[in-house]
Amino acid sequence: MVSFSLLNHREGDIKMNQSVIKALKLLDYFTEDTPEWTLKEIAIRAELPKPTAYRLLTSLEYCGFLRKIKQSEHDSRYQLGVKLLELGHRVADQIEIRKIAKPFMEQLGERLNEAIHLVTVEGGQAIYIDKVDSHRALRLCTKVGKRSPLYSGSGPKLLLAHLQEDEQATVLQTISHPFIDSSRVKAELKLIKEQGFALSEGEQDVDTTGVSYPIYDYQHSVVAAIAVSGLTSRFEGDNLLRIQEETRKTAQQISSALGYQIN
Amino acid sequence: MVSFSLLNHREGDIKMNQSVIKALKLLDYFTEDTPEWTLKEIAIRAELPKPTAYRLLTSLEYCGFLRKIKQSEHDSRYQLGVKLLELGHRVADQIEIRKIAKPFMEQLGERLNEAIHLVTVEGGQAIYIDKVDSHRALRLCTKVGKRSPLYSGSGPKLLLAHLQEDEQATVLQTISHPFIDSSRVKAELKLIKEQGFALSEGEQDVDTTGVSYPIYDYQHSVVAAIAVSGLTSRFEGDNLLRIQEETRKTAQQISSALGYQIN
DNA sequence: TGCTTCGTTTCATTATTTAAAATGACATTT
DNA sequence: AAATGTCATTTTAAATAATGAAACGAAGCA
Repeated sequence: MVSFSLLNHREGDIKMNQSVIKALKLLDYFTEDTPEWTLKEIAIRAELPKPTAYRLLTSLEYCGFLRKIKQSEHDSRYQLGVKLLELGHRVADQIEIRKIAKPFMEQLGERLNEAIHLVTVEGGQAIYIDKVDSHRALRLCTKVGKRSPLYSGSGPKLLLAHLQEDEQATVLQTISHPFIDSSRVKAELKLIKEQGFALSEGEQDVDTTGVSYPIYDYQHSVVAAIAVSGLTSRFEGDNLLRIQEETRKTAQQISSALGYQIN
Repeated sequence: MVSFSLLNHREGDIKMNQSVIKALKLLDYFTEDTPEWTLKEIAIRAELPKPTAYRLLTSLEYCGFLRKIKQSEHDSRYQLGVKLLELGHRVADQIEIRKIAKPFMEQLGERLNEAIHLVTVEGGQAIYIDKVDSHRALRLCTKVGKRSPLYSGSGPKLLLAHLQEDEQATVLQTISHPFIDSSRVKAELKLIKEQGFALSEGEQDVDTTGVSYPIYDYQHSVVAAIAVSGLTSRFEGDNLLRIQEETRKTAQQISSALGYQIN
């Protein structure tokens, strides 16, 4: 079992500040179902003495993490504050999917010993933004930064399948390749979305096969694809099933690291 | 009704937990320009002893508010953590007007191809609670969650103009800016109320102009402002008239969706 | 009026934070 | 190869700041 956010710290650790932890944990009580709490409710729920809870809540409010709605002298409610909007947005802007995905890609690369790629969309094209090479003698050495049309290769196709319909249509219109039938492409994209992964055989390179799974962000949008590729002969039978399962898990782990939550 | 409550707490207050405040303030150092900090940098910047900063950072990391990237034994960097994404999203979900306004904002954004913002009042300040970016190369990228004084920018000014008289007076008293003449501000606020919209040129950013219209709820209270902003050169002549007309309509649509009815 | 329920404050006690100094691991310089 | 410097981390006794039982005051209820 691979846990992808290994916590280094135990709660009782001396090297932490207990007050900070107590305060931050209070924020978790403010959920979609229970967005409002009174001092008394929080104190009971968190098993803290009322004055302690009071001071923690007041501190959180002072910093904008909570909002206090005082309706009368002895009826105050707390809600999450707008400071969290600001910070949440900052995180979203700062997330560099490459950095987050890299360790997981390396792990997957060691396990499968095949080339692992991270692919995104920009300007109607697929772009390989990172890779981990396999250690095999005969190996695929794709260049990071390579651009590719969205209809060719497992990663690009997967991304195309998850584009908004209008964007997808725009891309499909640009396919001028004589051998490609756009109605068949559409059918395949539909299948890719349904089965949750994309397969390509000999599309990017002769004799190589690729398998891709989607990476989701906290908004449940597909932001990238993780692709495993190598010699077609190594992508058959039980081996293929194993590659698929490992890749699916890795994509899931990276998604979680990006804040994706299944609810 | 636009809620209005001035902050009740001073920093030195006994009724707060200093450790919590110190920790939360550290998060503010992680901006777009400086998204990464080492322990040493944070300790210097926050003027805290290294071990103290260390424990605060470790506690924040333990709760997912920070992410530690340990590259080697003596090279660790901290970034904002995905927990903030989760909490930010929870706050966003709790602001109902966002959900209602979003589709209309997107529609307006497509029509005008300029940045659209949704602005409200809290704690005597304007807060940008949502945005739709334009697709132009040169575009305004304002941050959601940003606070701004109520006398600067079309959205804030419009909200200020529609505050209750006593609240408006309180805000105007806090204006200590040497170049701002409060009697002229009052005159402008009166005009804004009369003409039904607010204009700002170069107030939030040099070279940008903003146009704002009020959003009313079922009680006929102004609950938010919708603001369109972009390069001043694009806000002139017939173009400005078109922007005003489209924005006015959108504000009207959102108001209707909130239950506002003209009798 | 008396009783209860809140949020808030008080204050003596004590547990937790504090920060100087030391440590160990690595990198760079001599 | 030894010495120096730099960093994150751990240790320590000292000091401060958090603690929580109790009390307070304001509001609602009976």
